[in-house]
Amino acid sequence: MTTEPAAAEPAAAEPAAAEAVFAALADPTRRLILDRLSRRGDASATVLADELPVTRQAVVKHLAVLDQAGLVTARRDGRERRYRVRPAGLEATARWMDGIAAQWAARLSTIKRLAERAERPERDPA
Amino acid sequence: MTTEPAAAEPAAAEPAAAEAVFAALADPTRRLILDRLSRRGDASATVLADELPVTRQAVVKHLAVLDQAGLVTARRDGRERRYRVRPAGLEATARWMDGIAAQWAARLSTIKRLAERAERPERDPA
DNA sequence: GTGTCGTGCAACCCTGGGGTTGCATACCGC
DNA sequence: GCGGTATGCAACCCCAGGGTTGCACGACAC
Repeated sequence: MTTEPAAAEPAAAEPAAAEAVFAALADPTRRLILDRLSRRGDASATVLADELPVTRQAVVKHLAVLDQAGLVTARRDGRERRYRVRPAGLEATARWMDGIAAQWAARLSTIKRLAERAERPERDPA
Repeated sequence: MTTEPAAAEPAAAEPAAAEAVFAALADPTRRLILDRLSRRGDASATVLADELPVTRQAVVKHLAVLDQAGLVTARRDGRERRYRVRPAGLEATARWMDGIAAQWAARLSTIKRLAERAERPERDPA
């Protein structure tokens, strides 16, 4: 999932962020973590691990991924490290997706129109 | 990625669709395919494979995933099978993401408010 | 100071899925 | 009918990453 092949000219201007967000959100455990985090507002890896079916270490790894994706932030508090959700990352990606969707739709309708036009043989009733 | 743990009560009403869409979009090759597809409007696995750095078989598998996620549709045409993008799936997920983001933001601000209030010591006005 | 609790490595296991090759089958043009 | 081409299916390889255990270190309470 880290081996972007060929990299194709970014016609759709795919922001690196979106990539990370998708990868992050693709994992069910990570979505669980986000859910827990958002309803607590604030939590350490240890606390989260308590109420999740995985080890603290696993949670830590997931939090790292989420952090990379800009979906959470961490801050030290004494000997604890507390994480919280950062909705901005999600919003940005959602908007990007909407944009892409629109773009696709537009392209498709153009192509469809062209296809329809081309379909009528030259001898069609104007 | 197929082992949804514990399944947690769907407080955020996570639609099965979103799950699939994230998983689909998380793969770079799949995003490439979508891009190619959308600018052609229409293509068979064989054609796509020609202009991508992978085998036809690989492309086929990816198309299957995209189909599952509702991001493309296929239709037979003679001995060919032509795929095309379905922007609706993306749009739906984008909207869902926006909703979730808003929800998170709301929760967070509530929590923050409560925290601030609680922070002032017991000598608060009854 | 000492025990406890939370964090931060690092090594390691194991499954899933992205990718491949090989072959059988179905359709088209001639 | 026959060759060429597109699809479909199945077996197989390989590695990224999700998960674990074990341990060392830092911070707090007493």
